[in-house]
Amino acid sequence: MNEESDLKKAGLKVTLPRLRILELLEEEKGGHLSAEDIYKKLLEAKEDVGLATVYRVLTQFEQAGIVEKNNFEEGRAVYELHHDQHHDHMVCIDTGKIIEFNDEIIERRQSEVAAELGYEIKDHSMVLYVQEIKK
Amino acid sequence: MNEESDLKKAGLKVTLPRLRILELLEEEKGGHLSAEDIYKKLLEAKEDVGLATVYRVLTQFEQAGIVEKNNFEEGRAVYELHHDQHHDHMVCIDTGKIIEFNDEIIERRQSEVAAELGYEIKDHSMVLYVQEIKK
DNA sequence: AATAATTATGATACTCTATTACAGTTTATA
DNA sequence: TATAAACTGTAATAGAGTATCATAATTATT
Repeated sequence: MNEESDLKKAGLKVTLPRLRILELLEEEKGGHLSAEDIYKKLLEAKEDVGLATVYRVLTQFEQAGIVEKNNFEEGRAVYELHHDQHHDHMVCIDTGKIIEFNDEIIERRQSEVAAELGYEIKDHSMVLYVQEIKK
Repeated sequence: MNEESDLKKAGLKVTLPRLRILELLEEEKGGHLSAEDIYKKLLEAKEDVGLATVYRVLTQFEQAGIVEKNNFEEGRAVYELHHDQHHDHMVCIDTGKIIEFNDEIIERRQSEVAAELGYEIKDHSMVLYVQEIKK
């Protein structure tokens, strides 16, 4: 029932595809799934959805603040359930692992730098491509 | 002659398309051009190049460190001549203007954050989407 | 300077992600 | 339960970028 009210709050009709996609994102909490990933998982679960619907719903979810979209230059976007806390990402170039982090010093400094140049930040994207330190 | 030696140093044969693209990037210093932009400009200048060549050459230039590629989530990459100094970008969401900046505090802190988690940074991308402050 | 060997080129076809059009279906509201 | 509005799946389409291939240009070798 909770998912239903999330959808209604967002002004979206409660439909099967939307419920299934939302459920799936909740099961995969912490994961970063592409539209294609989600589509395949739904097909595996014998759900009859179209890929276009997956894209449409994800876009609507993003606009409603239900999910966050990220482009980790792999040529396709990945989606994760929205957290309350803002965070940025580190991507391990060896394993593909995605680590979320948040650093107050960086955040504050970003605003300061923008302000010094006469701008205010509306959004930002920061991705660190990293490698594990071996000892 | 200078462009020729740049190409040779990179292990690339000196060809007309490569020279023209390199010249164009130098003329547009500070600009951020997409492959399509470059292609159109070359056609306007009556140069007989193929779009595939533009893409190929830009990829080679990137690998050789001659240009830098950026994806400012507009769905297509833009290229600029490589600077000696590392920098990040601010994009004005109203005007599309791209401002380059570099901040030591942020850079240092990024490394620290990665190190705290057992990683070292190999690359990073940071784009601030900003709006001009009106007074 | 001529030729051979290598590499690059333009045109085209193709791949891949994502969006759009449209006719049929489902949901919300009375 | 009838109706308007919103939603859906299918398929066509768009746009960025890559692969293929026969031809052409560059560099190395004579």
